[in-house]
Amino acid sequence: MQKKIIPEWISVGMLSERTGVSVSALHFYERKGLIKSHRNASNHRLYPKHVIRIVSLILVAQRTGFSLEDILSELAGLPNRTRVTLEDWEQLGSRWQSELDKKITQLTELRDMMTDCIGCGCLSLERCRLLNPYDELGEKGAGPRLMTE
Amino acid sequence: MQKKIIPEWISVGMLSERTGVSVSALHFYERKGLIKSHRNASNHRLYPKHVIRIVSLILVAQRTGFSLEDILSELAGLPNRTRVTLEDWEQLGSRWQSELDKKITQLTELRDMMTDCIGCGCLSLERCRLLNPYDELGEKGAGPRLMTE
DNA sequence: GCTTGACCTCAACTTAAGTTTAGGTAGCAG
DNA sequence: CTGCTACCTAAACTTAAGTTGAGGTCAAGC
Repeated sequence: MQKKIIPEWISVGMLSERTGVSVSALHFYERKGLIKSHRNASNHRLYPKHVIRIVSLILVAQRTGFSLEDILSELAGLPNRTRVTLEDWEQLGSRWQSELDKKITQLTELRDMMTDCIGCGCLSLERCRLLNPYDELGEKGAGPRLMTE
Repeated sequence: MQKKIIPEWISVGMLSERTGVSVSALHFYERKGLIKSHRNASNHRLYPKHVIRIVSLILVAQRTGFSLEDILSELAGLPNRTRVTLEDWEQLGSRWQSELDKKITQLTELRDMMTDCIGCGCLSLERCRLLNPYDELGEKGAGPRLMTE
């Protein structure tokens, strides 16, 4: 296989092709401040090639469940917004990992509750952890309330 | 503790109180066809008390990641929309469980990839499973493309 | 010299799951 | 009778993450 050499500056079309993100979405990210470009003489966007990396990070972060706003503040917290270093990546990665861990834990709990509940038929709402997930008897808050049927 | 007796028919306010779902959301669910009510002489909604159970199911399904549209078709598939039986619940529950399983698996994979990637510093995009999650070299589809930097 | 393709901007549209607002009714308490 | 509370409807608004469309520029190829 031949090596493709990426030029230092790439067009929005190329960025789109390389990241799988549509041009309109890239424009959108730019409006949101997630990525930045220069312009050439014809007012076309030119991105430094390492923006590919930033867009990739955005995709991963989205897959782990972060909103673009979250991602923007993560990126804003980086020492150098345009060059993402290995240390940056380690930091972000471990923050995202623990986010994923949290989510996995929650979903697992929900699934286990469901296992219990399906077995016990507690759909009756009477002592059901699943249908009364958030409250102790009589406690205030969101979620279904205990009620004698 | 004294037993609260639920009347056969309950108002929207009571349904809201018992399920933790706002009145406006209950109206909305009704417009969507997820729940149904009768009206009294003053045109107020009256729900048969087991609608509490339906709303509870909706909440659980939402927590497992289903959209209201999905939920509507799940409910539509039940033999009797207003009385949810134990068998119904077992069916729904196991479908929802496998949905949760899928999600848990995906998130776990993502987290593990992240572990690998953080260790190897492959942020370079060259052989990174995380940043190139969807494609083999040269394959078409969504997601970042391999590119020699 | 005309067309084509890639790019530009701005504004309006989309979907989901509701919330908010405005204006109106019905029944009970004092 | 007045006020309060719970309820009613319809329509507009909200947020996120974009997409779509209209109208315009610019450089290259034939």
